[in-house]
Amino acid sequence: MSFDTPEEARDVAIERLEQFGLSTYAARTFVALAGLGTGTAKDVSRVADVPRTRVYDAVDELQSHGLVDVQQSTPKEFWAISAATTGRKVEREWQYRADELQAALDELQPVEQSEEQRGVWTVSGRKTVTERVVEFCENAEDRIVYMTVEELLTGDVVDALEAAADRGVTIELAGVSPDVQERIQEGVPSADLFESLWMWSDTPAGRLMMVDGDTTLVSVLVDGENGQPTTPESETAIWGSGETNSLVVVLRAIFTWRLDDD
Amino acid sequence: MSFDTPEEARDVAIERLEQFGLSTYAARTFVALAGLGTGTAKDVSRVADVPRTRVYDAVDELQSHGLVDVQQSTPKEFWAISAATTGRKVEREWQYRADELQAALDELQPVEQSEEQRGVWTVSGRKTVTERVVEFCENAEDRIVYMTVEELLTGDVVDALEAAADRGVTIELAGVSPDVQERIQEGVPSADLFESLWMWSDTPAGRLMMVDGDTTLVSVLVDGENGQPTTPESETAIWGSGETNSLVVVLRAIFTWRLDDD
DNA sequence: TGAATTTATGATTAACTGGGTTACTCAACT
DNA sequence: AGTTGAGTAACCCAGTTAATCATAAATTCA
Repeated sequence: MSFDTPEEARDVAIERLEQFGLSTYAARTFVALAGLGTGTAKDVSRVADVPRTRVYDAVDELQSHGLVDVQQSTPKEFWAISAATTGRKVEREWQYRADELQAALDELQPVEQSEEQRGVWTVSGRKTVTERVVEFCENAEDRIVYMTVEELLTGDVVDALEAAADRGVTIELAGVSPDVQERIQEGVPSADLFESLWMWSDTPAGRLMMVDGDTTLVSVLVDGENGQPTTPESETAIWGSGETNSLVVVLRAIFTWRLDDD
Repeated sequence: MSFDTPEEARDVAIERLEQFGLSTYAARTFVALAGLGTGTAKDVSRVADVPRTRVYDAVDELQSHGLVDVQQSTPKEFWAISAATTGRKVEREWQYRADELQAALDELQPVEQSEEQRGVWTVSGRKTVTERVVEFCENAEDRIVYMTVEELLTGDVVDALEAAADRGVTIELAGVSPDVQERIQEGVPSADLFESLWMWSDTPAGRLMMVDGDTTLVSVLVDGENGQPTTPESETAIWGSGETNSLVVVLRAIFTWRLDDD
């Protein structure tokens, strides 16, 4: 990780500190002190673009987080803890918060984790869709059928498929291009490859997956309605789960020739 | 980690999600959905205390973070990703932010990391003081002299001392009570123990440390001016660094009998 | 088919946090 | 004493966001 200019590093640091929960004055003050090592209110005010009279508030805030020590003299001088210490501190705090969030949500999670029978859910954004695909792979118990275009076959997906294969899940894959097939063969040797079922290449196709015959996901690469070029964010998917789920029923019908084939 | 009541878990989850960057409506909506699994705007509004008409905005926000999927029907139905997935997602995001912050601060860190010669810095709060102590231990190269009262001898400190000892740093320790000495002996076998130098027990003493003869820290347990009971947060310390630092000079004079003693 | 109810979206208002400024006190130095 | 600079505190203003209201779409039921 690196930054083009010192200004960029400065801005990123300020933004992250604000996300940590600091006021913008406090964030700017800390970054200024991090650069200076130590400094007075006047020094900070000059380089941090913080009104001098508010530097004291900002330092109070930083002090309460243990990020700055002060020298009781006139003028007061302020000292920022090192970058390494700050990083460790923030990382630990965030780790703690994440753990606590996880625990709290676990507590609240409804008992009945029954598969939804009805409903077709929509997801948009390539990253989000990939997350769903990976999640379904993780929950697969028997068989995954997966078709994809090349540009959507990222490492995440291959890894998830591989992990499923290792658990004994049957993987059946189809890709549009020989390239894709090759890459899959590499990542998931045990996968059973088959050719695409129908004209797939000239559609704005994305992926198509069926898990254990009761969960399915279909995605397309949409360009909006105005025909702008495909952006990484333009994938939209729908998915459904449950033996009698309508999307599942339809997709299973389409796949039947293949699923009953062995 | 666990929670006394479901309400507490709910509140904690909401708070953490807000810290993650969500609006309070979005946070409340997500927590409601996490409990429900799926639900309509009306459902959410009932259990989440969010105006029904605002649920849609909240869901938009959540959707953009990939935390919920929606069912395009009337009424719309919303589905929250699982607690486990949420936890992983948030954790990964925060980890990333922490790394980036660290990198940015490293970039900004001043070249001259010269030891400060003048200045006596103050730190307050037991946790913060402990951090300073640990930091000094980590930077120690030759010798650490450390005195402490029992209640401040936490695992962090013992670990840091042990790590320093393993690096070949000479450790000289003094505690007020036999108990403390015993525990130190356990944790840091190579430490050289000696008795307290002067009347220490009847003062509001905290800790006293000298590192490599050029960095020193003294703390006391203050009860405020009103005589309220000692809280965990009531420790105040001062520290200084540099051969000619005034605090160092004074403390070194006091310690001389011991430091020159071998 | 049409009235009534429910749902969704947009516009509007209110409250509050927080950034920015100003005024004032205290201390030191001229 | 007057001046300058440091530190403290109070105030004001604006942007954000929570909350309300109004309107349009749609579904239900008569």
